Amino acid sequence: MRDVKQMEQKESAEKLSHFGVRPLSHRVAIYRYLMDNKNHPTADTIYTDLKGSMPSLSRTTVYNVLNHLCEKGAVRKVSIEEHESRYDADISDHIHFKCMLCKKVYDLVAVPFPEVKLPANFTSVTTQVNIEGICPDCSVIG
Amino acid sequence: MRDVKQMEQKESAEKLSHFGVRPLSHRVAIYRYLMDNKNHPTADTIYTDLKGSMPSLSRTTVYNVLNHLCEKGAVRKVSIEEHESRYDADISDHIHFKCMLCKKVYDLVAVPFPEVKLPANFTSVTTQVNIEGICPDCSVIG
DNA sequence: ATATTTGCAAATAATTTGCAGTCGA
DNA sequence: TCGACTGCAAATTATTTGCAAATAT
Repeated sequence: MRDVKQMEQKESAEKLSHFGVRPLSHRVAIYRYLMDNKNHPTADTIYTDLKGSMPSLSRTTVYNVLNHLCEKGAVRKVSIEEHESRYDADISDHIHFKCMLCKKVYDLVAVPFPEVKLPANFTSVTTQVNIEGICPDCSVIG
Repeated sequence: MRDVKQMEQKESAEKLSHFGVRPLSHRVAIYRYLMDNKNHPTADTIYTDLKGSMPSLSRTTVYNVLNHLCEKGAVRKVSIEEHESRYDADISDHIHFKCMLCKKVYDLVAVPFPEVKLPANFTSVTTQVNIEGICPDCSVIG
């Protein structure tokens, strides 16, 4: 048990180093949280969930760390939600689907990411494809 | 001059009726503003720009009207900006490109909108494709 | 007449900032 | 030691809400 946890921490720290992020304890914990919880948590969710095991953690630090990780390219901000940002440790191109009824956000990893041909002299750095609609759970006819 | 303006107002009002929106004066003005200003203004920009010619206008009304127009499907919320919503009277599928340097948001209307094949039982209602990168103006080598 | 819409001020919610204390190399 | 990082409280920003007055049909 303990060994598994330590290995996870180590994996998190190594990945961070790879992105040029110094693996400080809070950063490692938050990054690992994002790797474990692939449901695009908000800053506040991360704060609340980690606060239990890290009582010294502050909201400011969560924001600082998330911004830092985004700048370094280790995590992605997902802007599918209206007034709050969500974060994703999966930086590969993939589509986000948000159910308009249950509000759940799905990763559509199996769906091929569309190729977009940009006009001359436009250079793309990141592409987000956000789909809103009805998910299988909610489309069941009662 | 006056005739042109009146025709524009009338066009705005007719389109609103078509969407099932009662063409009240503020709604007509805001909707026409969005048709004239296709640069995805924020609620605050709309408020500031219209306040001059409509001194009685309040921020609350701008928000009310925008939300109403979104619900009725007359305008679209563009969530390419981090912490504020932008609005677009062009409800046809098109790609938004935001320059990371000058922050301008372009409509890529000439670029074909990608087809996305959803997994079984996922139903799509709206799709947003947001690309961030460098625009032609900013990619000029000094 | 009655339901809808407006506008002000206050409330809310997410995020940032200032600054003093703390940690890591 | 020195710069990077943290945490608290206060500030900022976008948006919503409660409620009374105005408006539309």
